[in-house]
Amino acid sequence: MARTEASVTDAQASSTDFSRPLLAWYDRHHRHLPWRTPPHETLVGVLPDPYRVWLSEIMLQQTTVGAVKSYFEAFVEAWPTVEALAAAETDDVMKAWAGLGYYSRARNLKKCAETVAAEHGGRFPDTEAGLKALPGIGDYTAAAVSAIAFNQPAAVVDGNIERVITRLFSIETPLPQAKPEIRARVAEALPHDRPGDFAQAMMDLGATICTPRKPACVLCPITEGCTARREGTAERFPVKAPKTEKPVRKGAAFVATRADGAVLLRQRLPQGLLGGMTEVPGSQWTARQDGASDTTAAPFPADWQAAGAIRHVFTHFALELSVFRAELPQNAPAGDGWWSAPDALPGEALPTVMKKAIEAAIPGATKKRRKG
DNA sequence: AACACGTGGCG
DNA sequence: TCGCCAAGTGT
Repeated sequence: MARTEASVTDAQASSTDFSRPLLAWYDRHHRHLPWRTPPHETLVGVLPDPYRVWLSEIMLQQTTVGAVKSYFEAFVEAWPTVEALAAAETDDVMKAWAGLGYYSRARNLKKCAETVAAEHGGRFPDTEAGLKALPGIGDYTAAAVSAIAFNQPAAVVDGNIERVITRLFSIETPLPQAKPEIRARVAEALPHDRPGDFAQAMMDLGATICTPRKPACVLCPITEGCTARREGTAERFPVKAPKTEKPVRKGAAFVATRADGAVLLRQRLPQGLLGGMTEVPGSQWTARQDGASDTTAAPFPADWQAAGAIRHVFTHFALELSVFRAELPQNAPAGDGWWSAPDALPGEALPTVMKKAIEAAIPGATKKRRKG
């Protein structure tokens, strides 16, 4: 049950309990999201579908709400339940995930669905420990699903909440060392009657008010007791260790086409960068300066014509790819790969870097066309 | 404990 | 144009 009047009043006077004004703000200003149950429903005990909460949390890892929405809708349309996802073809899941990035998330998503369906009777565990034992679910997601889908008193800490807390308490310790202290601050502020709404309120605050740059402190519901607001130093937090410079790697990509417009594709190895995704044949990606006119890595001899270059930035390196194109006979063999017809190409499990390479050689080839 | 792991938007 | 950054996890 909720706290007594007296304890709420006492808590609000303390800089360490900001949960009541935060929740009051959330009740009025929460974002409307496809996977979310609004506070007027959670307040009467209506909780969101754990499958949808879990799916959204996996998609939202290091990914913006705007990027996730259309993927989320497509996934729940194709696979409305965890059992449906468990029964899906992994290749179809990778195709549906293509473009979202961090592809190990999709592989683990599928494994997790299979485990929940086979070993948990299709129901997600409601505890942090039970959830964290599943593939692709770490500290954050275990706490978030437990709190949001099951209203368990879990201390949820994501990037938004790290920012809010380090500002509230002017925590000078750099991330990730500050993580334990942040977790402790969240745990002591956690309102046990509304843990799910509290987590989502903190994230909404971080996403819309307590933003990385130009925080809107004048609109913030918890400025009372915020030390960074008092000092005018909010934008300094969180303190982070300096990041290392990104190396540049170079390589070549080969877009082979047939007379009917089909493009030669192949599958990458299941592990590592872009693991299990689809690609056009290419060279290794190395730091070497050559490659601009180097077709020695071509999958077979052909009249390879330079078709431009593309640049793509990954998390820990930048890539410059020289793109070559050649027309092959209609009966040319596909080797380890396959010929993808023009109407199939947009639906392939092509990561963005590969779509860029193909677009450089054949403009428009990977774009989904509306049927007319 | 570091490092690998994608992508698109924003100032 | 370019660096920063977004609801992190696995190894």
